[in-house]
Amino acid sequence: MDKSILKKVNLFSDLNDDELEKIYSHSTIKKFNKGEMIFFETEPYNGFYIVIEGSVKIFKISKDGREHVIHFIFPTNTFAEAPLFEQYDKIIREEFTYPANSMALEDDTKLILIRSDVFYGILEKNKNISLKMLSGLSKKLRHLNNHIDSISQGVSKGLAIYLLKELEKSGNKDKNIIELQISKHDLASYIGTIDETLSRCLKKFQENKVISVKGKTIHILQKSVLEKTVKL
Amino acid sequence: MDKSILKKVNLFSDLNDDELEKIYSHSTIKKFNKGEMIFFETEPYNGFYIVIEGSVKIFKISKDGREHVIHFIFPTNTFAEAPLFEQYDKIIREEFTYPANSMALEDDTKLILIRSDVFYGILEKNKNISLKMLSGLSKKLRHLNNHIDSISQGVSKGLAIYLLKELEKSGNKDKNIIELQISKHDLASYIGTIDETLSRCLKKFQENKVISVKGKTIHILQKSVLEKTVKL
DNA sequence: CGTAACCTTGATTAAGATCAATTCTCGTGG
DNA sequence: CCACGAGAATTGATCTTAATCAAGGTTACG
Repeated sequence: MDKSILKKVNLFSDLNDDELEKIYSHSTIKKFNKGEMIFFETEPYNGFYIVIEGSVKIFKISKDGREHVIHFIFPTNTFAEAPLFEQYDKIIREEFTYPANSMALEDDTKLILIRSDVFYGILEKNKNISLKMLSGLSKKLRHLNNHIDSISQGVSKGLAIYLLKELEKSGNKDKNIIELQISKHDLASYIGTIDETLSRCLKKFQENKVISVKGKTIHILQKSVLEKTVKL
Repeated sequence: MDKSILKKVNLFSDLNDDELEKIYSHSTIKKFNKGEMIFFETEPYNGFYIVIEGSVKIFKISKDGREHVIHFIFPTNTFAEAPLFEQYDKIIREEFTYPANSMALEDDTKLILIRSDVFYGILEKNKNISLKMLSGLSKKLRHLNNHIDSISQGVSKGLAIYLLKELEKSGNKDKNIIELQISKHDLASYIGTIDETLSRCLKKFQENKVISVKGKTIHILQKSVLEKTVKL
């Protein structure tokens, strides 16, 4: 793996080459194929991950096997870093578990595992990493706030919110085209519904000429209607 | 107000008397009556709050006026601290908004407002405040993860989860009695439903002798049934 | 007491989940 | 290059849950 990827990780942007080297030499690269579990929420916590290539979903599973996706994670972003700061002593003794499940969404998904003890070592000498961590956690909190809000307001609304946010993120804002980064199944789970209902909802939007869907490519034909849907 | 309350705030537990004094002298005590808004999510962010007395709810409002409670906050806990770490420059210029709305739930709710600039001053000299902050945010993240999971699984389940968690928190674990800290309206909103549905759900549990409800007092008669409900 | 806020109840409606088939898509091997 | 098959996506019919609408009851407190 190219070591320089570490420099692109926002968390580590203030570190010098020695420190990066230290992280690099103490961490493990892990590869996963599509559908492979990275960790279960029942499993002892031993560190957090950085996505290098591919993508990952973080989700909960209810006892009946239904899954609820909480986050999607893409390259240079971290996940499962929050537990580091709860119950230090338990973490060290590996008596703490991961807060949710995670699965690779693509073949050849590459991750770096940063073990807790390695990270604590780095943190001690670089107090301002904690500021970056705070910033990262804050963003996740804000995201979850919004997510809670959106899933509790119906499928159409949740879908409209998702589409508009994706459009926002994609460079093609003018072209009004978005390319889904995830499967429709995962999208359904993310907006709090099931495959069939998502399918029907997409169909409804298409019938009203709001969007047009071809595989993972979605044209936004009437952004204004989506915006109106969001505002109910 | 008794200054010593600041010592009970976990965030400040490492500070010396000078620093506490500094915070105290630079912060504002605010009082609210039940139902009064503390801030709106449209409002410029100028600092975070500590609950001294009373209680507070954090919630989102959809355009049709429906509210969704995200958190309840009780004495010695902080709220709205996450934005401090997003976009420092914007915060300073007060170009950032609060992430949600907040309202006092009781008469004579007393809060301390810690202004952003005051806090940045303290933070600079006390790097390990940031570790406490991280710990606080991590807990909130974990809480939201669980909350998302529970609200997307039906009212009975959400209610069962809430009741069990309250039982866990209350000292009376053996007596199997819980005293609701919040109104039924807020509880309904918190578990993602409306008053009528919550009422019916409570009734259903009572008919099955799982609980008995008298005002805000709830006896848990068959904890095992609640646990089974959670596991579906 | 009286009134307002809070809570409960019943009847109805709407949204979405479930179940059961198909159809579509795409990678693989013949 | 085509045929096959598995996984993904769609469709229809039905069922369940919870939201809505509209009254009533209760409770707390001045």
